Amino acid sequence: MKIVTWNVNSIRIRLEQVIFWLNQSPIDILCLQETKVIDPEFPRSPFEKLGYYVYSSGQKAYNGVALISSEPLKDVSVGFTPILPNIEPAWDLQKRVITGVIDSIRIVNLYVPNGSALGSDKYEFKLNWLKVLHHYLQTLLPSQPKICMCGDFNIALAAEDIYQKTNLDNHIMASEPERQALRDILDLGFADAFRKFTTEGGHYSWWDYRAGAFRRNMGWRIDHHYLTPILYEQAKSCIIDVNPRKSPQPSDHTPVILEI
Amino acid sequence: MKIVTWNVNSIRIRLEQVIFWLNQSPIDILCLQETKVIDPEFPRSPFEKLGYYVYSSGQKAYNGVALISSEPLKDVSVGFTPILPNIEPAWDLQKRVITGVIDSIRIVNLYVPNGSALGSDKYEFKLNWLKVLHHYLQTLLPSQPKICMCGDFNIALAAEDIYQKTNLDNHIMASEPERQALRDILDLGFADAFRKFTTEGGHYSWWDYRAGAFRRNMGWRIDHHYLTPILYEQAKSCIIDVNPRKSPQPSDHTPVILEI
DNA sequence: GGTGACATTG
DNA sequence: CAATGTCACC
Repeated sequence: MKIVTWNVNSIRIRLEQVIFWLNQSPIDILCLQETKVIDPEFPRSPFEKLGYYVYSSGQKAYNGVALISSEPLKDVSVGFTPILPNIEPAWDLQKRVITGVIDSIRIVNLYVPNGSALGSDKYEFKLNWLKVLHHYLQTLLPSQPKICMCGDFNIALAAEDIYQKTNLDNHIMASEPERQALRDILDLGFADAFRKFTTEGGHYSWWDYRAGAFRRNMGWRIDHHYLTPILYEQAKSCIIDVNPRKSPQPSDHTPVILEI
Repeated sequence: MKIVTWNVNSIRIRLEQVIFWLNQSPIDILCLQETKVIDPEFPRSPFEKLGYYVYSSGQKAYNGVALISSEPLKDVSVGFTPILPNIEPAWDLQKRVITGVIDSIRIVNLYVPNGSALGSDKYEFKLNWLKVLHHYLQTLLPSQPKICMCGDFNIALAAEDIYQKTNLDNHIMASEPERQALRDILDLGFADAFRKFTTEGGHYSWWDYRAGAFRRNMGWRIDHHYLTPILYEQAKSCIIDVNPRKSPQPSDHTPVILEI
């Protein structure tokens, strides 16, 4: 089974590229982030014509996640509140979480807040959001041993996940508090699928649109598949497909393909 | 000598098209309207590399006029106030007038206000602006027998300048008050260069972006060259080049070329 | 309705 | 640098 995560930065703008990519790369589940479209306007039919099932949780202009699946998903839910009914409903105003079950594997597709700049309100929101996510997974895990949590985490955990550059400690996506918040989540029992197969640095999933970052390979690995032990054992490969980033009007992220 | 008028609807967006057109159509003066850029940001060098001299009077986002000339122009001025020092300076807040002299011919390049809708404040502004223009030309004429006044007039004077459609009297660009205001100006001693050569209708310089107006040739002739008698006598041709309107990302106007 | 400029976000 | 919404204009 192939599970892909891809922050498309607007599904409407990227639709043709995503369909083209799907035609060349048949997969089982495609986890999209930053769809930037409300559900009634999600372009379902291009996927449905290829035989895929579409589940989306979107909003106007920002955020938005979707699951594109070769088979109908079970137990689909969006946001934190279906699993954490007692939390503040405001946590689900931004559409960043969608989950569903295929072959007894729970896919959790996430678009983790970017956090803007250290010390900003958005940074605080990111850290608190990660605490809610911790709680969410803690609640899921007892009944759900097979979880594939993937998406755009907006966090690079290790130095080798970032192109060489000094003074990254105070950089968003690399600061200690957000890394620790993510490590706390992984400590619930998740492991990084990509690092099962590839230990060296220089493999990235995101390159800033600015400053010719892609051309100079100034990238970050911030799109991840985190697996519970059974799935981690079963993982066969985890590959970053750099090609879509080379397209004329690319997303700033490129797909990451897990095979289990 | 070839004098061209072209409302480009943003010189930055249309730059490539305009340079391409100039390369195929060597001309003496290009009068641009709706440049939509302040003078320091006007893309001078692409024109200067082709040997042209650039004179611009622009503002942020709206309006803006420019003269592109194969020879240096004399006596360049922008706005009404250099000729009419006693008028309210507010008349020059919108950048709609630029003039310069080549071969003892005064080029007056105009972007007449559109007027929005009959009875609106913008309509009143258009009528009053035309009165100021009348005064401006009256002041210029005694010392300047050769005037080529051209640009986007946002007025079609005759039925044959507009595609067939009923009830145009109350339509902006065709209403009697604005037509009369323009006729009053022409009565100072100007004649329509285009109508020296072409009497039949169906020749247009502007097509609305909406409703497939260009495809259906639902156009208007609102971009004009008005000449004083000596120049009118000398006029050799006046041609509308429809081709640029067929480009992928066209201006809604197409260039009109006068040869004298 | 079809453009373009601009402000905001990432 | 590349998205979106909002606005103004035609």
